[in-house]
Parts: sequence; C-alpha cells; structure tokens
Amino acid sequence: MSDSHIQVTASIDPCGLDEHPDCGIRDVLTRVGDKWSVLVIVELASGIRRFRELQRGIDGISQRMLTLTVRRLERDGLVTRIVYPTVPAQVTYELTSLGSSLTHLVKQLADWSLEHRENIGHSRADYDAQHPAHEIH
Amino acid sequence: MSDSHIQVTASIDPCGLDEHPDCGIRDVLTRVGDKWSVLVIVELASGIRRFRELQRGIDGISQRMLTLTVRRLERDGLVTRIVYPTVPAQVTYELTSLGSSLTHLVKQLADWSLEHRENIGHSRADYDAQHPAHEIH
DNA sequence: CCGTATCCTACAAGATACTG
DNA sequence: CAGTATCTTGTAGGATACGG
Repeated sequence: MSDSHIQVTASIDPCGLDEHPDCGIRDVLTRVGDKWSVLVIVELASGIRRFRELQRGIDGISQRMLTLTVRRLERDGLVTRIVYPTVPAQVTYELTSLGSSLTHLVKQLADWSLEHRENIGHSRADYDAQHPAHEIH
Repeated sequence: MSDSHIQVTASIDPCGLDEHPDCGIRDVLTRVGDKWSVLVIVELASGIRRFRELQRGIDGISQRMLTLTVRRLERDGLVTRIVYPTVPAQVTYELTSLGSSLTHLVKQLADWSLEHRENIGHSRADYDAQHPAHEIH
C-alpha cells in the first residue's frame, strides 16, 4: 500500500525524529519560520548592510523587530554584527558562511512556493467553497 | 568585499522579493514554520495514517492542534483526508504529491539543522557568555 | 544613526469537557 | 474513533517614546 513511500521514509527521518521530535529541526524551523528572519537573510544575501539599510529594504519591519531578529541571527552564528565606534554610531551586518549556507535552502523554499502558489491558491478556494461554514487560516 | 555574494544574490531573489515581499514565500514559511505542520508532514511521509495514529506518532500534540494543523494542510492541498462512513468513524490522512514534494525540502532543512546544530549551540553559548545581561530567545 | 524601554494587543496553542 | 466547543494563557509582534 505504501511501498512508494518507504524510500522517502528512510531518508526523511535520519535521526529517529519519530522518537526524538527535537533533534534540532524544530529549533531551525521556528527560526526560519518566524516573521522576519528569512527576509533579513534574503536581504543580507545581497551583501553587507547597515541597520537603516536593512530596515528600508524590509517592508513593514519595526525597529524593535529588526533588532530582535538580527540579534537572534547573530546569536545563532548566522550573522556577524560589527559596531564602528563612530559618531553617530554605525553598525553593519553580514551573513556568516553558516548563514550563507542557509540561503540556498531558503531559495529552494522560495522557488517551491513560487512554483506552487497558484496551485495552493486554487486548493484553498476550492476548500473554502466546499466548506462555507468553517473558518480556517 | 561582497563579490562572493553576487551570484547568490542573483538567484536568491527570483521574483523581486525585495520589492514584493509577499510573492508567496511567507505564506509557505509560516505554514512550514508553525509548531506542528512539519511534524505532521514527516509523519505522513511514512505513509497513510489515521487520526489517532498521527496523534500517537507526534509527541505532545493535542487533539485540537492536530485537527487544526491537518485541516490547514488539507486546505492547502498538501494532504488528502478521507472519511469512511463506518462506526465508529474512521478517517485517513495521506500526503498529496504536492505534499510529498515538500518533504524533500523539509528533509534538507532537517539535514542542515542536524549538520549544524552543535555549531549553533556553541555559537549561542558563546553569545550568552559574552552578553550575560541580555535575554534573547 | 542605532538602538533600548514600555505598553499593548492579537493570536497561537494548551487544557478540558462534550458529541456523532 | 474522530472530532467540536469553550475557556484560558503565553508570547510574538506592533506602536511609541526616549537615550548614547
């Protein structure tokens, strides 16, 4: 019945995720999945940026959230933060090699979502049409 | 200085993400990034599952959250839900081909996080040691 | 310019009880 | 078994004001 999935199974669960749900993946996924991290990573993939440049490049992000996001990325070793003791202050952000290695995966997710967004959109419309009562987001 | 990033730049932003932040990627990322979706996808990558089987396979998920998660995945066309009119009720869940195509990306994220988890762990420890006052998660 | 400090709200998610 | 229906709570994230 499920023979076609067995190969996938063997490789999708390299760390016994079924028994150990937190082999680190949720950690990464919550980081990648939060509202701004990926956009910051994408922005930094274009090169080194200052704080204001980042904020201008990321539509809608507040100062607070940019600070928090960029600090978490720094803490995880994905981003380097350099403070120049000038007046006024000047701070630059840049992806580390670890951060850069994530951009490839992010790019694939972006490509996937781009490729299937219409598909998903139709699916949602169909579902909503057939389940008028329910409210799901 | 940033010459090494130019190639990445060209491919990381296939849809002008800088100007159009919502080309669909955030949609996908918030789905992938929520607390349970990926674990459900991983579980279903092993084959067809019933509701209870899913819940037993995913440690800590509540009935409510499993229902919500699986409904959203169904709505997005990633999962097929089949209700058998038996008594008691019997419902099965299975990945669609679209859903299966996501498992590959999820697997790569899992591999990445597995490969770099120690790295990240050390980075965090270092950061926390050097910034004793701050509390970042 | 680059943040920190507060305050506030919305929503994700848990706990629990009940139903076809 | 496979859900719904409530109620509650934690926390992510927004708005705003101030500081080095």
